[in-house]
Amino acid sequence: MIKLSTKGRYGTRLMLNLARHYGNGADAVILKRIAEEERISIRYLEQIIIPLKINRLVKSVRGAGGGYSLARGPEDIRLSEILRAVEGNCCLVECLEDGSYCEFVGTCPTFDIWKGASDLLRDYFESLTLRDVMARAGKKGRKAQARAGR
Amino acid sequence: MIKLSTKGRYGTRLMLNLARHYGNGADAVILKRIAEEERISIRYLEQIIIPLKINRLVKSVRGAGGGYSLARGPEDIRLSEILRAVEGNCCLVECLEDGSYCEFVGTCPTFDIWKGASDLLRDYFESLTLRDVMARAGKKGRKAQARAGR
DNA sequence: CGGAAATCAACATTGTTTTATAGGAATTAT
DNA sequence: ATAATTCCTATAAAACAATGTTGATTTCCG
Repeated sequence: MIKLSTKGRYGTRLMLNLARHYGNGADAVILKRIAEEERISIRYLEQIIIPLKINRLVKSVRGAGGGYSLARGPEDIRLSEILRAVEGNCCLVECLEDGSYCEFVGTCPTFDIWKGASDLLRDYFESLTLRDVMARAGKKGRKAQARAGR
Repeated sequence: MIKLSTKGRYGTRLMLNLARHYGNGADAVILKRIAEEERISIRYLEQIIIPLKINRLVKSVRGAGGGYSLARGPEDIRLSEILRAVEGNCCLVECLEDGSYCEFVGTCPTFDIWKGASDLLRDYFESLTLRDVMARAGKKGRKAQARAGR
């Protein structure tokens, strides 16, 4: 119905992967490893991580022994920040942020509708931090194990 | 952040246009007129209206004096139906409906997140009928007139 | 009745954006 | 020096958006 781009999805998984390794002393993770764990092309991840770096959500260390790590704690990074970084400033539809995009802005009967949907999504992703997502995944993992153990 | 395709947007405007002409006796509207009013290429509208017809949201009458009209009253057509028709059965992400799409389904920590967002949108668009949207637009139009009148 | 006009219908083509891959340059630890 | 890694640029492939061309069906009007 409405598509979340691969950049948004992969970017989120990338950050979540970094979050899992956060705080382990030497916590820089090399992209190659993330690519293998998440089964995503490393070349594509390289492109996706650029805006994450620019927006100061990750830090990088170059050269041998280098890698990437979260710039802040997982409890302090919201999904909305990640999505905004990798997908640019765009909303559900262009006209929401670029008034010149369409001549009908101001009278368009659908404008408010898309805005409502866009706000819903923004609030939702604003309300979730990487830690929240990890906590959910933890519960899910345990449930899956319990099921498998029967 | 997340993109609503042009098919979804144009399809909705198309249906809304038909809704405005609904019930005027001979209420078949020709596509050329909608294309002009909405400033959308008629060729493109022709492609978009096909799935709307297949899903019985609009009726068509061929030949001279023909055109398109809503298959039901505006109060009985929900935005979710329109979007589903023109965009196919897709959700926010593929894996929500196609389990074979990704090997991590079942353990993926982001799955629940996308599903949550997808459900939010579905409920939102499910709750709005064409009549609702027209009613909103009516209020907005009057407000704009009031502002212009001062 | 018959043809012209209006309109929907179907298929092909082009352009743009997204997604993904490729090669190599710059940097750093050992 | 060498190997491991990030960083930068180019390009190929796929999906999406839009346009163009022709054909089929129905109505209108003489």
